[in-house]
Amino acid sequence: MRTSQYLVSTLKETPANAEVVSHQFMLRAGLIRHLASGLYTWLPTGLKVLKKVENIVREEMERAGAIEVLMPMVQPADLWQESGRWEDYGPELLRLNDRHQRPFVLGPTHEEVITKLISHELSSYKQLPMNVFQIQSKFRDEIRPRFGVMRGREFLMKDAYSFHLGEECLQKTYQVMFDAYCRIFERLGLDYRPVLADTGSIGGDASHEFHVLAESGEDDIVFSDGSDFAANIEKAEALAPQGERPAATQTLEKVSTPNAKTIEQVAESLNIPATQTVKTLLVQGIAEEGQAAPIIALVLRGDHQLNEIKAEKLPLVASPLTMATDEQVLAASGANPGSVGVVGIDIPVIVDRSAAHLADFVCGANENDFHFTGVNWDRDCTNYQVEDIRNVVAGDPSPCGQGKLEIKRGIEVGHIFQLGKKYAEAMNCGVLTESGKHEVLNMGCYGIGVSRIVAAAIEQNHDKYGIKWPEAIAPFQVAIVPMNMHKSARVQETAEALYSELQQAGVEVLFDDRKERPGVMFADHELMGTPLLLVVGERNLDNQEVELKNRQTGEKSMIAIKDVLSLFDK
RNA sequence: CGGUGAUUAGCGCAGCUUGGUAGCGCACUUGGUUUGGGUCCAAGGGGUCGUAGGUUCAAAUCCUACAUCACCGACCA
Repeated sequence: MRTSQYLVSTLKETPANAEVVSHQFMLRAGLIRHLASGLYTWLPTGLKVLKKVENIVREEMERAGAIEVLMPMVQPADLWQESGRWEDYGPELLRLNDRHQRPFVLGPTHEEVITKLISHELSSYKQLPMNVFQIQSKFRDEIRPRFGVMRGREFLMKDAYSFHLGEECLQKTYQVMFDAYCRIFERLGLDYRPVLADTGSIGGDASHEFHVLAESGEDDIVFSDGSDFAANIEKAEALAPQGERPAATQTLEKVSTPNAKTIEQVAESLNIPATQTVKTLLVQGIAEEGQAAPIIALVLRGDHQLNEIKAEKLPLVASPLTMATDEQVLAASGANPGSVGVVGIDIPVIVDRSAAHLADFVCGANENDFHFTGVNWDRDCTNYQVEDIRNVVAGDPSPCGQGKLEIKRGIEVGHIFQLGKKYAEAMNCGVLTESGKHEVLNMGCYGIGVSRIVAAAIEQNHDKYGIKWPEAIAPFQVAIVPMNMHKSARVQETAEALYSELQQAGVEVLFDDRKERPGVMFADHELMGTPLLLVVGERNLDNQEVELKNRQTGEKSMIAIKDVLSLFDK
């Protein structure tokens, strides 16, 4: 490719509303352009990268025995009514009508379509197991698109679905997919971790996420330093503190705490650590038929954070988790938020394991501007239930029993689920077994965010000058950068000869034949992250050499022109 | 959806307080100059100042509404 016949589209300045480096460099290097919130055009260079990622994913899926299909992005609403997700999926599902006012959705995922398809196409156990995948645009009407293609509304995803008789078979394919995912992320050249995950709205039993480690990641990943345990913080169990709860030594005392609403303020005004306080969060419970939702108290140690996923799985607590309104707090406790506590409150109380292990602690007095000190469980609050409802923090013991936990940020680029029979049952998808009985199939589903990987790769591979692509996904393998070609026939001839030689050898080469100054060219290629630069200049031609620059390492070396091709021997 | 902020040329911004015929840098075009790390000089092209309404002799500037975009919180590949 010659730059003169190509769209380079680099930007000197960083667009104002790009926050993370990957978004900034994707705009500056001319990979994408913004169209509307969460919607991007892929420019030629960006598309090359996207296709490379896509192909690696495709190759490894096929190697793992999955077969490719392509399903429509627009799907009839009745499929979604059949699975129950027309109601469950919420406003992220973009719904639209056709000219006959028939309702459709823009597919955010394809469990319904594939399950319908398989229920028609498969009729015998002999055809199982089957694993099909597609690489296709998805649309999710995200509440808040951000970070460029990292969280776009329309994005490219690889989604695979496997079908099985029995759980054992599903688990086997699940493991095959797990291994295939590891190979994919290794081939992409990314620093990644598989972690235990919550199954979320897709539902099902077992689940792993694959995260690319990066500071800008939106997820907290916890690791044990004493084993290979790794989990999304949503899923990581916080163990109960060791040993017996200390005995009560203080008496219950009401103290005035004017203007102390937050845990920090309370701890400071009473001169105690936050670990000696508890906070009482009031949330909506599950409403009985025709009645208002009851209010539930969730109690955490002052320094801990509520884990909403854990909380909304409790049978008493409404899902999605909804905080009580200020009026409900006042009605249920007799105080405003900031002064609510566990002593004498007449609603169900659910206490985190760590909070339940405290003695002589501080909590709100259910009276504005007052707190209790010297509070003790069973003596001052008798009716409560203990659960794990907090986020783990760094230093907590690992739930695997070995080591302590540390926390890092990750970008979720893959997610695999064992779905079980949820969709197969709803869509009546089954086959005849060996004994001639109809049996509903077990399903697995396996996603990879193809476009998100492009952004994640940049988050992990860049410097202040631009992108440093891993070789496997670089838009070009090498760029030829001639120095003042228009002034030197020798430079021009050499560059042209190199270009056609590399092209004929099938090397992906970008020939910078623009009449630009050297600095402009260097800056552009560093921004675009081409792994290798061949600098053709008058000064080395007497020796029949060109300069070779490596973008990853920054190394420069001389190479004989006749040896250039051997760089690309596979 | 709640909170915050923004919207002036392709990009980055100034101008608004105190109303008076829209500016800077980069990019673009032309000519010259320079040439191994974003040269320099000159001349040019490009803007219904987000939209609609209002106040006023006069609105980018003041007022009202709406729209769009981004950031912080809940969703997910």
